[in-house]
Amino acid sequence: MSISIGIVEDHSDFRQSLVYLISTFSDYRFEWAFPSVEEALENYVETDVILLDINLPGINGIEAIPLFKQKQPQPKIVMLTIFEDDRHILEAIKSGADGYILKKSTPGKILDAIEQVYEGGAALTPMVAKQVMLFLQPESVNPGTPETLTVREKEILLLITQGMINEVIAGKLFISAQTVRNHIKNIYEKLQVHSRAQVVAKAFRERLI
Amino acid sequence: MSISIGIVEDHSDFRQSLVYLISTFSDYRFEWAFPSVEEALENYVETDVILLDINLPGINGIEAIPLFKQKQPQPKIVMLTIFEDDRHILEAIKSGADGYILKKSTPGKILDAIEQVYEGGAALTPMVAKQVMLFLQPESVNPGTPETLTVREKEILLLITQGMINEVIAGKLFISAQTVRNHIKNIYEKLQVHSRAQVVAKAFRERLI
DNA sequence: TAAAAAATGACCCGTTCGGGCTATTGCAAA
DNA sequence: TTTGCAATAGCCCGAACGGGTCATTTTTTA
Repeated sequence: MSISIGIVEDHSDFRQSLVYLISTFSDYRFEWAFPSVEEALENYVETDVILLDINLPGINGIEAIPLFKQKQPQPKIVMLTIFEDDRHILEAIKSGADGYILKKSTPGKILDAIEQVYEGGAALTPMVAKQVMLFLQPESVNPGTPETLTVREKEILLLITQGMINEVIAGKLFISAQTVRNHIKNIYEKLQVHSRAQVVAKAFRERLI
Repeated sequence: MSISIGIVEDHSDFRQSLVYLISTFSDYRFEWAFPSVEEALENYVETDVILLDINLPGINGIEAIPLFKQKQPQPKIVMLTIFEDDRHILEAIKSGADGYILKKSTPGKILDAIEQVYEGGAALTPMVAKQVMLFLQPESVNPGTPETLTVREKEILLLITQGMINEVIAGKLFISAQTVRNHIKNIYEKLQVHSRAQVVAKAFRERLI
């Protein structure tokens, strides 16, 4: 059983290349190709995979994702793009794209991507995958030594994770707000952070509290 | 210039296969291989890439990531695993892994992965990439949030728990810092808090993130 | 006992945040 | 079709925080 494919790509040269590429192998079946989303939706035939350019005149590729998805329950969508651009990646993924590959990819990579999304996986170029992963990572996956906090510092850390402001902490501990600030500065230095939000997150993640 | 490689893998057969695979090609340079994280850290030599099994006796692969990162500024780390398991993927990525591939991958795929992470990209198997992307897709960001945060609000909440200041969040999301502030105000109202520290603590405690 | 670490306190200055407003756009539900 | 929510963006103001520097006292440890 071959994988049926639809294409939306406004550059006719590249569109023709894709059609040629797909038609060459019996594993794939070329169904249709249009230069715009509008024409594709009008003359739509269901396919297993849609190759979708991002920069298109009229409706762009990202806006098109939900439109195709409502025509057909689960078409697999592979975005084609020239740039590995941060914003488009996230928008496309959030809109439900299954793949994101560069136009300059080798023919082999493009066919790999089609197969991967058809089998239920995702297809990302390594640099795109990196950016997606960076988005999931905390700001600094820090290679710093885990310094040991003093008793007083832990005490103050606990009160910070309870959402108290310095003056309240000072009141609880019968010390001045300035001293609380000094302890907090030391905590920041040891944990290599620069804000309360960061210190609270770190406290939870590393079970310091 | 060849890519130097270290390996932590407890199954000696697979470990030997990897060593053999790497030694075969002049593009790669085998440096060391150990059956446990402990031994690897003791006899550590800097390498460009570390192949790290997830299921290891003693310290496991995910716990090992920060340990290796503090030995050496930026080693590229590729996780090896038998299962494409949801929880481990996210843990590994959040800990700073650069790749996540299956042991049953072909030798060619494994070498590809090494090269991709060495060049600054990420290496994910299609199914793993899919799960990472599903995590980014709004529907699955948080199935059980008791408070009804909108998709955008959850997205911003996540970035706050990563310690980012408003301007950075704005940059990540391609909106103005003012809009970020507005969303945060709404989050505060819904969660009934009055500071970042409180919202981060609540997010962790109630597993909103 | 001398040195080091911890706890306490203060000042200045600039940045960031939080609360209170208003406003426009787009989409979806009623 | 109107109503309402979500997302976008701006303004003002004061509170809170973060960084830098300095100083004194107590406790711990070498």
